[in-house]
Parts: sequence; C-alpha cells; structure tokens
Amino acid sequence: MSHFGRSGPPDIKDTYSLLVLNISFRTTADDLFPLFDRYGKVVDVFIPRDRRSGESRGFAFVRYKYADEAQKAVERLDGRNVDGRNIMVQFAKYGPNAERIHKGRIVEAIPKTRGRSRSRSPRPRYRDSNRERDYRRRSRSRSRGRYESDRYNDRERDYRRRSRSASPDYSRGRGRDDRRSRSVSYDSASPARRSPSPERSLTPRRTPPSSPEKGSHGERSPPSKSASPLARRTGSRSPSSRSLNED
DNA sequence: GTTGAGCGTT
Repeated sequence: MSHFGRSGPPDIKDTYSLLVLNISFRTTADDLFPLFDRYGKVVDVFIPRDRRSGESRGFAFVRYKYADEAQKAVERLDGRNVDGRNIMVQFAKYGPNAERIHKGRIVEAIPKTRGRSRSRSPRPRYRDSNRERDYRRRSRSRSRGRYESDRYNDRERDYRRRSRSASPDYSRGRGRDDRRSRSVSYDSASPARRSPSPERSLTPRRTPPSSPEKGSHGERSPPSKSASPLARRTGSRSPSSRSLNED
C-alpha cells in the first residue's frame, strides 16, 4: 500500500518529479502521498533518508503522472503547512544534466550554451560560504549553536598557541631547521631496506601477543629529534609490520 | 531526544 521506492523508480520516462523541501523530519512518504495525490495522479513518492541512521533528510520527491497536475500541485502545495512546517514544492531535476522544466513543461535543454550562460547564472550568492555548503551536503547539519561553540573553542586554542611563540622570527628559523632535519629523517622512510624479513619467519599470524598497553608505554612516540638513523634502523623492524597479515 | 540547506532509491 504505501511502500514507495521499495523496488526502485517505477518509470521516470513518463513521470514528473517534484521536489518537496522543508518538510518535517518525521514526515513520511505515506503522509505526503494523500496530500499530493489530491491534486493529481501520484505514481511514486520517495523520501531520501540517511543510510546510517535512516532518518529523513528533510525533503521528498513526488512523482506525478502528468506535468499539468504536478504543476498544479506545486502551486497548491508550495508553501503549505505540513506537519507543522512550511513545505516548498518545486520541480525536481535528475542530475546535473537534468532536463530543464519551465512552468510545468519540460524543456529539453542543456542548451548549446552548455556552461556559458551570460544572461542568467544561478551562481551562489555566497562566495566564502561555498565551503560550508559543501560540508553540509554530505553531513546533515545539526544545530547552529554547536558550531559556534566549536568555533569558539578553536579560537581559544589558536590564541593559546600563538601565545606560546614569543618571537615569530625564532619560529621561522626553527621551521627551516626542521625541514633540513627531515631530510636526514627520510632515511627512516625505508627502515627495512633490503634486510631479510625475520618477521616472515615468525608465525604468520596476526600481531604477536603483545599487550598494547604495555607496549605503548615503552614506545609511544619516539621523538623525531635525537634519533640516529642507525639506531632507528635497528629498532624499526618491529613496529614496521603490524596488521599487514589479515585473514 | 536534537537539526533546516538542498535534488533521489534500483
């Protein structure tokens, strides 16, 4: 009865999809179906939901059989209060190269000026917020208060970090030194080199029975400084292999 | 239990 989108899209070739935005997170396709079906023949109602949580993303797709009915529904249901929220209904596009819709009529487009529209260009109003929008797309936003809190925290941390450096000049010099140090350090990039693999001789099982707590206590993070390549070479054969062998 | 710009499943 009310199980849309269970077997995939029915027939998009003869259906017109409407995008319903601003719907409540609790609104389901079953709730939208009767509402939209009142204005026309609805062949499918689909509400994308999260794969991990399974919650609604806040928008739905309603497929109409006829464009004129869909058009009517758009004007009729657009701005309607559903589940306590003011929904927004508009024609949906399928993909970046989706057909363009013009007042209920589907105009085959992607015109010749592909990508070069001098007249109209739906460029985003926000220029510096583009990054934020992208982030929000793959990850549903939660609450704005939290963001502010996080931002504040970051700021505080930055301030503290800056405080540490008394003289920027010194910092710069040190950075250069570090770079040079790294050059020598890269030697450790190939620790095993051509050394025979004793580990292979060992039981090809998972990580040897070594307590992580105990082990980490002894060699947590060897300081990059004061580490001879020789000394490192000898002791780097152990932590080199860890979970390479998996069953 | 929360949130709020956008374009989707086989």
